[in-house]
Amino acid sequence: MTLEAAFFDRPVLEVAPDLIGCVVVHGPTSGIIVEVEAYHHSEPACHGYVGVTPRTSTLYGPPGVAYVYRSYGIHACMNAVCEREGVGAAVLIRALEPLDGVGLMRERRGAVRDEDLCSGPGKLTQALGIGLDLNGTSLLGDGPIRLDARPADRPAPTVLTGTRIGITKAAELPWRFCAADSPHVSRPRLRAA
DNA sequence: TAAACGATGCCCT
DNA sequence: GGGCATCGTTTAC
Repeated sequence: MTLEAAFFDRPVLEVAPDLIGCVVVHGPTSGIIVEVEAYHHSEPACHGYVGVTPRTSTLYGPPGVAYVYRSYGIHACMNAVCEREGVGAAVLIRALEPLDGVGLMRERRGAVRDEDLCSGPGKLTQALGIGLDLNGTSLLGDGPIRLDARPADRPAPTVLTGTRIGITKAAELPWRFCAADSPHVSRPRLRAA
């Protein structure tokens, strides 16, 4: 079942852990979310900290929309915009467990272990074919990318909490969430608390 | 117009 | 587990 706007129109720290176990679908490829990070305009690690700019306008738009930005000049990273329009909050999708279209993912990603097909924010956008052109598109079922609730046949994951990765500002905030015991999370593993 | 800076990934030890 | 390539966007003159 596709997630609705009301799911995203909540505090970003509630939405982020709830996204663990949900499914990202783009074309023939899809994956289970196993790692996310929350970002909010009130803290300096967030792109929206500087306010509304051409780059962050999507972040300040309505919830349930994809915020796709370029990272380190090369990679694309995908977020789901949260909270009320105008707030400036989003959840960064950091890692997936590949579900459908694994052959196509291998084709796009090259020769890597299957655990590494989507084990990072730049990797998963490459594997699913998500580019900057999808910035601002809806995630609610009426756009190219869809976010579905956890499949009924999958057990509810145990969610671990930790600090965000690759940032220098507000690095101490425990705003990273990942599925316990998943081999598909990005590099620095999270210990059980 | 120019310089600095990453919400990273890859290859090497 | 750690260091470095890489280049668009942002911010400062």
